[in-house]
Amino acid sequence: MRRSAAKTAFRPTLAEVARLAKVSPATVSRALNNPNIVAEETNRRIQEAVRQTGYVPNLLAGGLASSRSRLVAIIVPVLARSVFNEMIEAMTEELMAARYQVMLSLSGHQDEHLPAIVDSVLARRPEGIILTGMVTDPLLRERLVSTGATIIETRHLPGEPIQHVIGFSHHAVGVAVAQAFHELGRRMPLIVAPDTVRSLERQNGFTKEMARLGVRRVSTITMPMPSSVGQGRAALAEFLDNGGKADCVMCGADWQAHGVIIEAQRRGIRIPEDLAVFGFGNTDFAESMEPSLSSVNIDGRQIGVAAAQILVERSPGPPTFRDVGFSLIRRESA
Amino acid sequence: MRRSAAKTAFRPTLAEVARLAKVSPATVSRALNNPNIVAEETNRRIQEAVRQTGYVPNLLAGGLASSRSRLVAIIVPVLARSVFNEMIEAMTEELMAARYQVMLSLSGHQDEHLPAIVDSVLARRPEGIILTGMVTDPLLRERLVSTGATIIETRHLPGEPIQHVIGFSHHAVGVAVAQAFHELGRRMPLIVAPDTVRSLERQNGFTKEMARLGVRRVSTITMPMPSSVGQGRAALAEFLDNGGKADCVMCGADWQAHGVIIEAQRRGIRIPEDLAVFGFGNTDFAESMEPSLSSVNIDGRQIGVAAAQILVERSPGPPTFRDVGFSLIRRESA
DNA sequence: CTGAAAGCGCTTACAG
DNA sequence: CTGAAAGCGCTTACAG
Repeated sequence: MRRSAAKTAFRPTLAEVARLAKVSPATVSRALNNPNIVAEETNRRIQEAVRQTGYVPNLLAGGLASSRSRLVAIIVPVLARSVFNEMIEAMTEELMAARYQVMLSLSGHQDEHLPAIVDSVLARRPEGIILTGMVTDPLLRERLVSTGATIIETRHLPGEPIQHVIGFSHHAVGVAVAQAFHELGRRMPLIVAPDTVRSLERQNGFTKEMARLGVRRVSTITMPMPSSVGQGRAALAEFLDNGGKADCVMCGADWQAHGVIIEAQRRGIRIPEDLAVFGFGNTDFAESMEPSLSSVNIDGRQIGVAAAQILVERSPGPPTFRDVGFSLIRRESA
Repeated sequence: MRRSAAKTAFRPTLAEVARLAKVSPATVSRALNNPNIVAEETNRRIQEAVRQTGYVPNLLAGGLASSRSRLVAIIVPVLARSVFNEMIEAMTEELMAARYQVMLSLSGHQDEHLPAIVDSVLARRPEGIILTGMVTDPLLRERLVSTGATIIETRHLPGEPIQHVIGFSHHAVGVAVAQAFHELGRRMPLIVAPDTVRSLERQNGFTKEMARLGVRRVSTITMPMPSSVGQGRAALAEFLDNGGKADCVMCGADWQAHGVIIEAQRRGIRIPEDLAVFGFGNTDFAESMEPSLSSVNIDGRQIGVAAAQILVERSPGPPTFRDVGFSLIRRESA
């Protein structure tokens, strides 16, 4: 029993639309969700009633009744300088077209909000959950799978997938960059990178490949998230001021690479003659810099679109495990 | 009547928690939402039952029953290179602490998805809607207010607010930058800016103030959204190649300013001696550039926190209209 | 401090 | 193609 507390705003319900259109609520529901099973003339009357009342369906009620929330959650660490934006925007467009809504949740630079985020996300009963980080806590993993939501891990290739995967190998990225530097004749490599799991995978790939090619010594400067231009400058400055020597540097992000180049230029170090530089992410400014920045490109749109497809099609069968790869974009800096 | 279609995932309900804890569903609801009105020992039993079952409340049902969705929608054009990220992150943190969830919606570079977005947002019955763009269509405005949700327009000072406003005057920004250039003795101003309503307000302020100071001629290069480094380069190149002359340039975004500086440097134009440059947004790379970039700083965190407060407090009374101002950050470029 | 019961606004299996 | 009715999983006014 409830009292209709001072109704601030009049919100027409489906029942009122039905009354106006002189049909049952059930028929209005059908007309809205599946118009082709409703008679032409009935559809018309209902459309008119919707227009007149300004009716907006209540998806809290709809989702509860149908067990279809039409909601997809995307969990990313942060927005600023995020490498995920392209994927998010592509996925959002695809899902909007299929009448889904995406709910973006921020888990924090170190995923520090993840447990709280997962609970608040699950409370909305999303049909899909897109993960951009690694979920290692077994309790959280279990909570996620028990949901019944479609889980998609993106932008890496986990050893033990939760369910679907659309990503690429960070290890392979490191290998490819090492090879590129080696072909340029570089033998004194430096790594400037954040202390994230994925960056470490790239570093491992890089270091192992360098070793295989006969270069046993790799210098590394690790920086805390978030990566920034200033951080790249600081990293190179610290390295050089301590007597470090390098003829090539793999950065964990284009931002850092940008900073490395600025700092090098200030010191009269020529790019790429004295120092070859590779970024990561192929951020839009990479091609506009002077010198332009070589970087690793990930097709975020492709990942976003593929993820959306999995969600919309809801096809049964075994989970997807898809490596979308990456490409080295060679420009002036390496 | 419904058949429980092949239940893929077991989702415990509040009723099952109640059974386990040997209390009524009503009491579980109270323990979860308002624990201090429930007996200590009862709370304990319920907590234990929640733990055992892995219960996660269904906010679709909760929101429907209580007419409190605990949802706040933020509508932004796009994510990439967005000047809103700081505000979004601050607001998200504040709202999370108050048990709200934010749902981020993308309206597109030209707000082209806005009508569709508004409907899908309203369907979730958010308690608040944060607008970052202008809503001029009277029908959309009406739809928004009729909702009963708290509406907050941010980052500008509209002449006819929908409801609450937390922003600053773009016109005043233009005036301030004009004054800064004028004090530096610059008399041949150039504007490189996107074709957005807000950028136009800054341009108007700039142009009027310049005229007041005796400088009647202002060159303008207008670029389509989104702003980028490459765009800034292209704009300056086009201007100079067509014989344009300028000794200072106000840019619509730090990205563009960055590009302007790169292009100028490539042509041997000294910054700031030959060309003073002002950006907008005080993006994090501004201080790390060489030369460092002067820019206009907006305190996004402050806007985000203030908006969250309005939503959480839900205090009645007249709507807020708050000018948070801005500040010119003077660095090497101007 | 707690319970029984009505109701939130939809959807859908069933029966025509 | 359409309607009557049950049910989705909660909350809350009412009554103790």
